[in-house]
Amino acid sequence: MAYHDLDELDGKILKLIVNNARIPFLEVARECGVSGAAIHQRVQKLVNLGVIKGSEFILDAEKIGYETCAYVGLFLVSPSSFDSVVKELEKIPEVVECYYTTGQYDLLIKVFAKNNKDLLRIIHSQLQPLGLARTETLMCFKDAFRKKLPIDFS
Amino acid sequence: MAYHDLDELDGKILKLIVNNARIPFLEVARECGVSGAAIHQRVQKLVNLGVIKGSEFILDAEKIGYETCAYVGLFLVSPSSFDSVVKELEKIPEVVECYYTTGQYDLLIKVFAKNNKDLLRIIHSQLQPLGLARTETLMCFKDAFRKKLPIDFS
DNA sequence: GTTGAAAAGGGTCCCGT
DNA sequence: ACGGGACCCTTTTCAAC
Repeated sequence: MAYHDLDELDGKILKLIVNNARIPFLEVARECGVSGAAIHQRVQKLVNLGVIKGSEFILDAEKIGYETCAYVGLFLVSPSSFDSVVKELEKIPEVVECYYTTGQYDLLIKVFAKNNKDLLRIIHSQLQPLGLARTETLMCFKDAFRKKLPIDFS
Repeated sequence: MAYHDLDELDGKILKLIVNNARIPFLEVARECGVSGAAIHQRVQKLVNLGVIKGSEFILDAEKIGYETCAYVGLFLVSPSSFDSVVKELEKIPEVVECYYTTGQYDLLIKVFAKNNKDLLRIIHSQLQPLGLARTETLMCFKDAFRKKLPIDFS
């Protein structure tokens, strides 16, 4: 169930497919020196184990109309409201990630907005009413980089 | 070049493929009531426009050996060192995201580590030597949710 | 756990509209 | 920009090792 059960072939496959979800498995097979059926089964196994949680296309947020991105640290009024706040946050389309964190904030969320004014609207009209004592906004004005974790089961 | 050039069919296609990069385009075609060739051309157009930046498989970080996740806010000693620090950060395998932010931190990074001890090692041995005045660690002890931005060009 | 082969289906390209 | 069709490659399954 854990990564201890994964061998080098699994690692090689994951490395080849993780940044290109539409790579033909036969191409992976050729790279790995095994049959296409083997890759098919291995990938199926990785899905069944939950190692592979799914696949997605990566879209450019700006090009679909979201020019502003921010992390917002949330301070809850009452700690007992954690779960209900999270539930409400999940309903807000612009809130794309949410973490329970240690440190100064109770929750940390990632928010996209059409522009700065739209972000302000989201914070004031959507977030504040959920029962927050305070919020702290970290605007991301540049995505310096983004990459994948290393994969190595050797 | 922007989302203003995208129509409802583009939106429908993106909605169908964004959470499943391996969906057959012919299935998308049937859902949209157009030919496979049309989907093929549209997707190609979206890639050329940069709306689609790529595709990926989503892996479970825990299941490939990374049990700890944290955001770390960085305070630089000197503002002039931004770019060189970012360059060095990018070389650290465990640092998967990096943002220039407004607010209290100069930079905000997302870090995965094998465990808490490993995270401490990364912060002390890898991050601190880069010329940081201070760091502030927000451990993520639960990933409450993670979803996609809404797509709507109607 | 892996293989090769067969059947079914999808991806890609070209031409016509 | 889209549709139809042809061709080739890929996916998926299964018996056999």
